[in-house]
Amino acid sequence: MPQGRDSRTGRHAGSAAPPRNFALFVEDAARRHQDLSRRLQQISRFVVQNPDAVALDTVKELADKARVPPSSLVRFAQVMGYSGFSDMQEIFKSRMLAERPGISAKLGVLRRELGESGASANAVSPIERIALGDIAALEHLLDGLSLKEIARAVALMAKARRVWILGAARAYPIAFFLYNALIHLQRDAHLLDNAGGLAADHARLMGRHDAIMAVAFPPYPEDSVSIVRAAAEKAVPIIAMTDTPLNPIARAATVSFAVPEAEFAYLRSLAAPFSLAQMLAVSLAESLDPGSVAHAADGEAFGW
Amino acid sequence: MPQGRDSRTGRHAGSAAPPRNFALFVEDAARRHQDLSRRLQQISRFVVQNPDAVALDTVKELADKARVPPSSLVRFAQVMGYSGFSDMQEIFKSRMLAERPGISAKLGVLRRELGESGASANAVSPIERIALGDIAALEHLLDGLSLKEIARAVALMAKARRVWILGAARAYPIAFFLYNALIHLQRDAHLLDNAGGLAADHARLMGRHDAIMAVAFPPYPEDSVSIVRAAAEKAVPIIAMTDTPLNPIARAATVSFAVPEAEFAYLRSLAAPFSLAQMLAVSLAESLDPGSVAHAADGEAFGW
DNA sequence: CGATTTCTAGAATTTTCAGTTCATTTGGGG
DNA sequence: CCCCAAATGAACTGAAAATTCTAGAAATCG
Repeated sequence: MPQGRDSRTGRHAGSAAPPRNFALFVEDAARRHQDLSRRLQQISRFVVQNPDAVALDTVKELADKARVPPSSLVRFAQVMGYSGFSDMQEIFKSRMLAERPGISAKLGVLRRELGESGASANAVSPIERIALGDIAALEHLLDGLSLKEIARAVALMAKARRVWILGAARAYPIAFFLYNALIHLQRDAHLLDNAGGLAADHARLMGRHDAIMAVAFPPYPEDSVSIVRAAAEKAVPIIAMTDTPLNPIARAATVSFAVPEAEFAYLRSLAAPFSLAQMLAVSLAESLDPGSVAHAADGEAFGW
Repeated sequence: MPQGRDSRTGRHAGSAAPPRNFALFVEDAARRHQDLSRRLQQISRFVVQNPDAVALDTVKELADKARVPPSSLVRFAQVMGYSGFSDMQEIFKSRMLAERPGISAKLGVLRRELGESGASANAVSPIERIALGDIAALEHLLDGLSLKEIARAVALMAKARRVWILGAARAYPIAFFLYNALIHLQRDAHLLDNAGGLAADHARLMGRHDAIMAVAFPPYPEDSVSIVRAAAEKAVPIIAMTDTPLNPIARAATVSFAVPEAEFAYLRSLAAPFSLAQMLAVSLAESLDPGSVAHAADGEAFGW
């Protein structure tokens, strides 16, 4: 039945009956993704990731959001086997009606249960509780956020000749992320990852025109603490990201961020620290090259 | 303009600013219900009771459902103070995106406002938007979460003789985190970090009694893709964590997770992927040693 | 019960939109 | 490096939608 790219029609389209519900659509899109042209792949991704917008917007509005010409959206729908955009849009509308009670119900329930006590705990799996805890942590982060502190940290990093990044164990993923971001921003960044056991030696190169970004969570690794101490003695500006303002690293810092932990997690989560790291990276990008952030609209800001 | 028939009539025509969100609309409609004509009361009731339909349908479709002529719907919108049906429809569209509990509501509204005019942009800083985006992504993750998929992934990792972890560039922090977690759980884990350019060589050691956990985000690194392909050929079970189900890695996987991106972030965030990684780690811990998670109450579950 | 006002439905008009066309660009193969 | 085929997006077109207009129906009041 799938006469594929067949012959007489000249159409390479999805000939057979197009998917009639969202789940099937995604499946179909996945299956055919690599056969699509560059542009159509971009559209495919956008459409799968923004189903709500597809349901509600007109072709033109959607095209603007996706940064593609309207005609390409129509072409995409046709290639997927629909008679046109409106035809495809139907399944997105159905989805909105059908899949709606999702988030609200679940989240509401979770919130209430956690607010009360562990009594009804079995209604919520430990797994779901992780996401919930992370959400709480992020809301907390948002609450206590000081744009001024971020601006100070960014200024230090922008001004510094070199930026050293320190973060071991649990903090290492954050450190690596920041390092990566700085490198993409063409900053002279150095990751003190202790490869070959040389972190302390490398750290000796720090000077007062540099800056060091220190990320640490309990138990604060001894190495990290001593490197921060050394930096303090040399008057190197220190930006700290830790869990509380009370630890040796935060107290030595020029600017310090205390990232709230996920309150109900029995296991500390890195989601909130990551969000903060992201903020620093974006702010720095904007500071170094105003407008760059606003223009990099489709997630490829740093090319990764 | 002909504002109604006359100012002195004391007519109610909606002249003043019409309600700009659904709750206010309902309030306004209730307050003025008695003053409306028979037909308009009918429409008012219908509209309040079928807000989803109002958001998605055209005037004509809606008119058919409500058993009224299209022009009456337009008249209703105008009497309520809107410039026309489309204008009124806007608040119903916003509602579909916004009227959900939690912070994502804020984001939904925000998104629409920004889509219309860049004017109100200064209300929320780009920085705060990152946190909001991450929260939305986590809610989305929670919503689409399949405990069954997680269980399958965990089973594969628990059963595997060795677990290989693959993740480059943007995905590296996640890979490292998982590696760290597995090591702490005493699993025989190997991080394919391409140190010394040996990842591909190391990957040759994979066998069908192992499992590979592949993390990748666009642009999917060529190395990662080819290692996953190799794994697929050798029938090594593959667990994939990517952004959509549309990429080569997800398609080759035995179990695949699509982590929603922060929808309108101009820079993709790792908060949600991290949360998922955390879930996998915790589930695996629980699976290997039932009870361990529940007891490790204060965040030191893995001693880090 | 007739005169006057208000409301309604559908026809007429204007506006917006989806879909098509075609000149131009892009990228791949020789 | 050039050429050709495929893909793309700007401009266009026809269609459908939204809105306005108007004749007449219904309600209201003297």
